Amino acid sequence: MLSDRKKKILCAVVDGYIDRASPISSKEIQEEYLTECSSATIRNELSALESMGYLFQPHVSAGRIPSEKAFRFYVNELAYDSNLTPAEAERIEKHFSRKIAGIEDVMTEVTRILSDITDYTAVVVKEDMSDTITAIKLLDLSNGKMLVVIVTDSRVLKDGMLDIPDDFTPHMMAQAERWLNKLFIGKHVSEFMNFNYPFALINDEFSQFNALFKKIIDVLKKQSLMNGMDVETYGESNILRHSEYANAVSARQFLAAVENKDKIAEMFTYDGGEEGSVTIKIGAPDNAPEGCSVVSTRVNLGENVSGSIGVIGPVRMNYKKVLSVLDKISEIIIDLIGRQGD
Amino acid sequence: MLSDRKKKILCAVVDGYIDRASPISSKEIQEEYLTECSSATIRNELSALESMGYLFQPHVSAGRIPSEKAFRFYVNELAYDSNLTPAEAERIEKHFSRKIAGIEDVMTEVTRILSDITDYTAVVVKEDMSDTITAIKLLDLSNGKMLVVIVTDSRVLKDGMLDIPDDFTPHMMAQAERWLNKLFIGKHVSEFMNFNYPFALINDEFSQFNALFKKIIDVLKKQSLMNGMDVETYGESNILRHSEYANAVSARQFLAAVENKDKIAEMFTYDGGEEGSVTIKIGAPDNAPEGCSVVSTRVNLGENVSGSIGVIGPVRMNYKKVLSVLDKISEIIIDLIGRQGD
DNA sequence: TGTTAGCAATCGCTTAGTGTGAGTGCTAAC
DNA sequence: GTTAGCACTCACACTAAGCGATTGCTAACA
Repeated sequence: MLSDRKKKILCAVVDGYIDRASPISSKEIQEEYLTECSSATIRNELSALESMGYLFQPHVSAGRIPSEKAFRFYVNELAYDSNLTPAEAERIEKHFSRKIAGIEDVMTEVTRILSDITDYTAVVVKEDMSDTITAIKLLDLSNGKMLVVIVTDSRVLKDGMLDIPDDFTPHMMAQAERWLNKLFIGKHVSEFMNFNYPFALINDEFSQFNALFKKIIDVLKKQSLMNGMDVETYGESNILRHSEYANAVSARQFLAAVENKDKIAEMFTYDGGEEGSVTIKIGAPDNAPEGCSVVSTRVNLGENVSGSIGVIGPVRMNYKKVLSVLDKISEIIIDLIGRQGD
Repeated sequence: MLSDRKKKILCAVVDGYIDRASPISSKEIQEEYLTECSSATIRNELSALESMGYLFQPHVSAGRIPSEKAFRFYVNELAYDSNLTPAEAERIEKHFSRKIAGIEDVMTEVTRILSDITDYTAVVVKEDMSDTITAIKLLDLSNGKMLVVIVTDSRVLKDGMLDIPDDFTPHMMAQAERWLNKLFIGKHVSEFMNFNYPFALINDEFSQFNALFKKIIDVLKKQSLMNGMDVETYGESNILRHSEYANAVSARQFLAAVENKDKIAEMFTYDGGEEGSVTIKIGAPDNAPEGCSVVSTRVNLGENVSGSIGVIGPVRMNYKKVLSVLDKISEIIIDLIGRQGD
């Protein structure tokens, strides 16, 4: 357990380092954070904190840089205290007052404002929790094609098209529809994936269009596959604003990693947190690029749709600001989603 | 008009500069491209080319760097001559032999292989040329909601959902559907945008559900709006591989520009070229980021769907390779689209 | 007239050397 | 436990020198 003074000094180092991106000296700490004791005292404390693994020196005549352990300590100590300027708060509000046209739009707008205000790369992940199938509709498009529509309790999945065989009557189509509904209503969309054509289930009357039935199942499978998580990112270029990633090699590493949406989804969703819970992962979490931190919060994006919003950036991230912005945006999203029900 | 030797020397400078990214000296040219005359002669020619605006020197004791004018000349002289290695050709073919699941998939796969093989940022733009409306369907989802489906001659537009008012009978819905079809069949999807509720058209019988009708039109408007151009990019991080953009400022400028999909679409589509035509724009075309070139070719992505595929990268781009890769990929796309009709 | 060898001149780049200043750790006194 | 004082370290900025690459020019030559 650290003494109060050690805590204070440690947080001062982290704060200063986040602010100035350069090693923090005993003198700086004394002048800005701890005028009541001398720099020599602080040097003693710094030395102790270094041997505890919280700090390190790039070279002997430099100040201290916080380790990842120090950052973890820092964010745990961080009392929540919004430090948004009124101008920033207003900018965020204004951004959302313009248009609210469905969840997709909200997602996009969140990434825009989040990355613009924080200067990090913003991420929004949308997850459909429990889409149970309410109905499957086959719709004759009267041009030789049929539309397969899956209706779920939360929304309609995208359509899929199929050619209708010539010898197919409306009556047969209605029967196919009944069969599909019998098989799948009440089940989760993911069950298409495990469905293995139990043709024994289908009575002889239908054997003639087994092939078509199989095609329909294929369409359904594809639909439910495409129905994975939705990931949107924005502000990738912001990484180059931060000195840690101002060189080509690490910037490329970062950008290439962020291009992989599956990885991003993994980084931003693993944590069984409930709505409003904030997760801070420091230092290459879940095979994220080297030296990265991820700050995310879970939000409710509508009935049965949950999501994560957050940023990914260097470990030397302005956590206070990011937390304040996320808090503000979450608040607005809750308001927007609530209002959408009207 | 340039003499043959001047042409040869100019192309040698451009070739060498593309290869080595450093100023090209008279000696290099003599040794690699023009052994039949002395470096002094080449120096005289270089001096002439410089005063003609094709070349410049970063400083007096350096070789020559081609200007954008030189690059334009170079690509015009470029005789098409595929210089793909067999290994590269095979890699491209293999990439597409795996899965072909619709145009979206093709688009994504094209960006992947194109950026991987060229080391530039790949772009695919899909444009729906003339989607005329074949039918509009209203589908009762039997949960108090209806699905509005627009069927066009090339495909089905995404669905839109609406609540059905309580006092709405199936009969009324069928009549609404008939009205919609009467109004819009044969027209282009964009016409929803200009449609201004000419309620005079609708006879008294329908006045009772004007509100719903208006809602449906709103859904249709939104659909056709969303039906703009589809832009996919990949390999943004590749820009950092090239020395021109290895510094944070210009890399960020580039990345921020590429994030703007509308701008990208503009860069890759303006040019009334027909299928197979290749466009090379050198040096910040259409407010692209400074010092950029865009190479694109138009492809047919199915009936009434055309598109552009290409790359965006530094002016010092390996045009020969890019052209070869684009040619190869176009060939494969033609094959894939053709086969899809089966 | 076009080509070429020779040569002085230019100038970026690398290397080495030097000085400065920031910051520490240690010691000894309080 | 705290602090002033001081020697020590070392990154960084600056300067100077030398090297090497490359050119333009001149004069000779085909």
